[in-house]
Amino acid sequence: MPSGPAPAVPETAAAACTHLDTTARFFRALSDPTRLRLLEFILAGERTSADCVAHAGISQPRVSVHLSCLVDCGYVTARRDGRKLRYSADDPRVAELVHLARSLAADNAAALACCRRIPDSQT
Amino acid sequence: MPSGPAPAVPETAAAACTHLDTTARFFRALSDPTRLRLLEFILAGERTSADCVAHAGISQPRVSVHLSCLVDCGYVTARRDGRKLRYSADDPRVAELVHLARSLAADNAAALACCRRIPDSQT
DNA sequence: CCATAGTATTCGGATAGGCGAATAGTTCCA
DNA sequence: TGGAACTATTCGCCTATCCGAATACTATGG
Repeated sequence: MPSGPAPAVPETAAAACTHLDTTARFFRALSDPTRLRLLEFILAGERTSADCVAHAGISQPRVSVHLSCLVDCGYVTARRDGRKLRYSADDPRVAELVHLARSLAADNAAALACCRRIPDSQT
Repeated sequence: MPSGPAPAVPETAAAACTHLDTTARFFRALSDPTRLRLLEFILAGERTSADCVAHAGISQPRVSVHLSCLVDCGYVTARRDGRKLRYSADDPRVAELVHLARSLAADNAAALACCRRIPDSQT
């Protein structure tokens, strides 16, 4: 959809940028404790929204948003069953990703005061 | 280092919370395109800060903060060489994590408009 | 068809964290 | 030891995005 024929110096940088933005956004989905909690919950077995609401400890609307996010990012899939939606995480790569991250995070839990350089500005 | 003897109802919930918070914070480090860019750059080979500054396209102070974050989170290690610091990412799990995420993100790049529900409030 | 269970969206407020600019602090070579 | 090369911190501003509450939408069962 850009204008004109293939430019000589096309999306090289743009493509890299897009790839980075996409992957960063992908990681961002797991950078929130609530979403991570939901994903791990769903990884352990198919869950309904009600299950997730009970597990997450926040309101249904909030859970809905988080689940939508996980679906959009491809972490989980939604399946309608009667009037309920059931969520599952079938792609083995997702489980592996989470497992890997937990392993690495555990090894560095101590040092994971990461980015703690910032938060004394408000106080 | 906590005070007093082990409490009877200790970190059970806190531990779960901590695990999620830790892992989420771990993911958070990669949820920024600049840091992800730097990490992939370093994954490709040992780099100096100057290399990173040139590659990232932002100021040295900003790069310094991002690199510190990556170090704190355990993604990369810093080694002093003369007056320079050299950064490398040696843990194979890090490469695997990034590879996995890129693979998954690529598969869902289309749907990864994820969380796009939010940003029209300000505009 | 209608009522209801279930799901999604909007709104207002609060906070985390990114950026540039300026500056402070370190480490080595001459 | 002094100065240059490197690296890290502080400050002010701004956007993204989290939350709770209220509300709107939708699909299903009767």
